Amino acid sequence: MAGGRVFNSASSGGSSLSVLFHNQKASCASEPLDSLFLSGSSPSFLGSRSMVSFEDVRGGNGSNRPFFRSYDHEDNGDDELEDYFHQPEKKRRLTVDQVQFLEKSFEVDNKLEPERKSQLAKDLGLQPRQVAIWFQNRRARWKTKQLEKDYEVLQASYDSLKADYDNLLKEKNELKAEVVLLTDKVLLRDKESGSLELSDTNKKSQEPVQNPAAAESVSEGEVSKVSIVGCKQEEISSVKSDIFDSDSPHYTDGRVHSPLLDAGDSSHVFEPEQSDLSQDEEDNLSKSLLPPYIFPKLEDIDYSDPPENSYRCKLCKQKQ
DNA sequence: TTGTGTTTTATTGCCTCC
DNA sequence: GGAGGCAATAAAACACAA
Repeated sequence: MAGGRVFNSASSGGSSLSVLFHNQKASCASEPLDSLFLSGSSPSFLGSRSMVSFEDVRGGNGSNRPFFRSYDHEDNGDDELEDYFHQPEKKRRLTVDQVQFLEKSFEVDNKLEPERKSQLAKDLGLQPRQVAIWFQNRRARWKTKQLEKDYEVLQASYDSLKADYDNLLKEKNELKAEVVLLTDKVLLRDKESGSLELSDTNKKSQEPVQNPAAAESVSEGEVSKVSIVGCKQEEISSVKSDIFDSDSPHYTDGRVHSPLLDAGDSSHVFEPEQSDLSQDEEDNLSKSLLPPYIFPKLEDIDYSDPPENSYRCKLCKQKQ
């Protein structure tokens, strides 16, 4: 016995139906609940019959029960009914009307004060304990459903955030690919212009001074180093400024910051994908790819005249 | 009819509040 | 310490496919 609680579900005073129905009619107060008692003069509910001795119950007007459930074998004659009532300790389900009554009461308030409990018990012809148990189980079911709802909401929120995150990741990868591509292009161009310069030098040097060995002594790497300093800085700056476009996600403190994510509940559901390289490593990589390039200060960039070949990716353009 | 999964009713043990 | 709530669980009732 838990907590000194007394479970006397099988006894409870052996109340008779006549008393129960008398109480029910006298005390049924609430209007919606009244509507459940509109079956002519007959009582709506079976009365106290769960886990009680049915000898007492049947001694009253037990043969006159219009609200027996269908499973009560109402068509099967007296013998089965007799057997049924000689199973005193079996679980009995509440009738549909009883459940409806309880449901309506639960809608009003899912907590059960002692007065309401005894009132409901009287109205329904149940033990107060049964009413309490029903409410308890009903609260448990409600809680389960509520959890399911909460889960669905969270799931939807997660899906939405995940979609945003995936888009940003895709965008980031595309930008990365563009950086690599553009870097290659620039290097290639520089290389070509360097060799042109070299051939010009060769021509000039060949004419007045016949010294091909001097020209050959300049290695390719040196050409690149020399020429790259003179590379068109505005082109590079446009690349760089476009790469770090304000709409694009960017890193500042090691996290992805984007208008999309920052606008909403920034609980940082997603940690930024751990890049193959750390931010420092990525910076170093950029430096190694564009080593001697001198990027202009942001204030020196003229944004009024964007480069013809915008390096902005399609995603960025779509966002605008 | 029977096996199996689900729902409903009830019990138990623990916890909190007064 | 009693009353009542809750979680976990048992077990009966029920639904349903094979």
